[in-house]
Amino acid sequence: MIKYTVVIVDDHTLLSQAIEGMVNSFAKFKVLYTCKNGKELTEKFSESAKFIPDIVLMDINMPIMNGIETTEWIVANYPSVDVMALSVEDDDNTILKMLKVGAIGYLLKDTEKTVLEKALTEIAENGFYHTKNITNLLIESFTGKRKAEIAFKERELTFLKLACSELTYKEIADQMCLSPKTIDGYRDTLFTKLNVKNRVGLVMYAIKNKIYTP
Amino acid sequence: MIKYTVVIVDDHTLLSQAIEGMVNSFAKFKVLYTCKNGKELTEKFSESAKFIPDIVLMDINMPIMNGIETTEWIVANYPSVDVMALSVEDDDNTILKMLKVGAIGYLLKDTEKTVLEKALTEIAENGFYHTKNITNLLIESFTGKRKAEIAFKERELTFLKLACSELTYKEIADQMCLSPKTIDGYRDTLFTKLNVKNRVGLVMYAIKNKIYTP
DNA sequence: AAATTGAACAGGAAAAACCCCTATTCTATA
DNA sequence: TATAGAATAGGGGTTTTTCCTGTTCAATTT
Repeated sequence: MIKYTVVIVDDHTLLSQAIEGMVNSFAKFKVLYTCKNGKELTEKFSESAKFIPDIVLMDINMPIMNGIETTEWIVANYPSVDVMALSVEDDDNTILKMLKVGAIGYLLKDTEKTVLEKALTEIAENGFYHTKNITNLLIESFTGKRKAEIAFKERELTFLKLACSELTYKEIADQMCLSPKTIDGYRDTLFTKLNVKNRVGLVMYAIKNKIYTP
Repeated sequence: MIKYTVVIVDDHTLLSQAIEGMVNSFAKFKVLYTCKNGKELTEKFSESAKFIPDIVLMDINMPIMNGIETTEWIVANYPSVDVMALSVEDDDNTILKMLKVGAIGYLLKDTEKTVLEKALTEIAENGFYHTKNITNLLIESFTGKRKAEIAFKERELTFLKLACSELTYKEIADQMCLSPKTIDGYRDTLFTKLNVKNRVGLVMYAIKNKIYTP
């Protein structure tokens, strides 16, 4: 029996090894190798064709090269490889981002072993898998019920990160080499865009959306 | 050969099942059952003596009854059971708190399968296990290099949580039925106590120390 | 009983944050 | 070429925050 090959990318060694054991216990699948981050994976892929698997199980929050970047790279360079995101806990926007860059499925932390097997099987045989949660997210996204993803400009993002520090706006202006009045502007547009009332609102948005990590 | 029995408490089903498989693959250990939170565990323990394991592998952040409460309960009622914290990512204070309430060891996310086996073996045979990181933490804690844990009054804590919202201090005063000037006082003492300069500092402190969860 | 402590409250003033509106420049695009 | 948009910044205002100093009252200590 030919087994589908799987590569696991995750910086949590324990989880990664545990999942490896799990996948290897499935009749139709076997783990080729595991990586601690996206960079390791790109190196493996580039090294030899025998390191290209059928499916990649990808964590999102990793140091060095995260899940989103890595997925983009795989989709661009090895379109035949299916990427399934496998995340411990992430917010809706991150999930959408993963799907947008080409992840073929998304598995949440609270899935059962049997669900993982089912998901892998569906991906291998039908080419897709989504949990119900994700399907709902997508539907909301397409029907526009879900608020459109907010686009940030580079400067706005820099400002937002600095707003999470104890600097005053004047000090932030200095850091960014801009007039305090420009900072005023960034702040005000962000207030409207993010629908918050004050700086605490900005900070909370930044944290919830992983723009700033405390 | 008599195997040591292990119970896993974790709300992440996948991780929990994966670790179960891993532990079962160790010659000296076998998993009795798994729980999704502390409450489930207390129920099992109380149901029958055959559900009391040698070792509990305990996650910390769980809904309903978290790792700290649960560990306290186990230590108080079943002192012969060794609790090892097994956390994906937590801050230093949480780790110390777990050890303080009686966890016998602490395993971090980036451990290897072999390390888990070594840790379980040491706990079963010697009664303790700590990773080097934790040892350092403890040393710092005892030598007082680490800043003493800050004590909060109930009102201060309520204020701190409200300060993480978009309310103005006047609105917070209303909520707490206090004069705005009293709130001024809480804020100022917290500024000194926590060594922060402004409200963003308060928010960050509250988040880092899990007083407020975004 | 007198002294001390600390929580609640408060006035005043300066600094920072917040709000709205306008204007210039540059670039992309219809 | 006209227009639209971003990025930048100024003017001038109100509100909130921050910082300092004090008072009162009740509980605790000595």
